[in-house]
Amino acid sequence: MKKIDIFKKLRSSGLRPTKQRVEIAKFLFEREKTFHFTVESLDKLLAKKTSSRFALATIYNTVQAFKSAGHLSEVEVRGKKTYFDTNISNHHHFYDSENSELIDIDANEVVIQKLPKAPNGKKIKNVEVFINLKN
Amino acid sequence: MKKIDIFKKLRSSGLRPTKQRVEIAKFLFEREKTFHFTVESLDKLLAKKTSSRFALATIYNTVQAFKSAGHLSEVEVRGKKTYFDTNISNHHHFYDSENSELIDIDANEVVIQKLPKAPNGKKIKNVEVFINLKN
DNA sequence: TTTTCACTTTAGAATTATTATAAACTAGTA
DNA sequence: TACTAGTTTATAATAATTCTAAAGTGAAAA
Repeated sequence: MKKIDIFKKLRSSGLRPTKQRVEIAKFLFEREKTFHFTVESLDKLLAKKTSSRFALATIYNTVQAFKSAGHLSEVEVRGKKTYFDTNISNHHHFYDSENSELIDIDANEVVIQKLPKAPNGKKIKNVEVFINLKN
Repeated sequence: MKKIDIFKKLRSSGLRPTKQRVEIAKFLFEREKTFHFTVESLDKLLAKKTSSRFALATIYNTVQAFKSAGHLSEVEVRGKKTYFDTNISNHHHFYDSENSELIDIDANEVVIQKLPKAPNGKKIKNVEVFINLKN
């Protein structure tokens, strides 16, 4: 994804393309494969990769802004930290608790034959399949 | 579940049946339906129901002990708090984010037709289906 | 029984992840 | 160029959970 696209992406989601947002967006979205991270891991990676330094609060703000704009999704993982995913399509996850690693599963790799109906007055928003791994 | 059974349950899991463990166990397990809670909600409920008072740390300890002994399971819920479930059988969940409510889904209410195979060297421990609800 | 001691409980301090605050800064426009 | 609303920053505040160390207790042994 080129610089101009990052700008468009931010603009079109109502996010002013500040220096920090652009740098973080480039780091997150200019890559081939999708990417899982926590704020903490992102902070460390950014520290290595880029020359500029970011306040932790900025990383929190920026990640939340990207999430609200639909550029990131949040993944359901047991534990204290919040995991994010640059893969925003409907998909599922393996979780390897050995090394706290998330692995994407394409939506069409999982076929559900039977599902209960939602409780009265409620509708199903989405279905997440989470496969815990062991060795 | 009678008092004697609670004692057995604790003993057989290597948990010394102390006053606190027995009271909490009675509250959690001597009921018809299974039950979801967080440490915070459990603390409030215990405050209402029982005369004795428990240190928060004791509730954390006790719940963790029950979990390690397999008497409670932990539920995958996005957010800060940890949810527990007295239903330890293999099952799934609806989650209603409106009121942070978890609803159990019996294992046989969900049939999965196709599942990816685990990454190299790994095995599938279990599959959790999480259905997010909306109004 | 009484003694003993490892396991528990407790209150409060410490830690961890995250959010709030308020002052300094900056992008975009007038 | 100057203004303004939105942003970044460092730091404080909060929330959930874990740690600590002292006091208490279950149950095995004497």
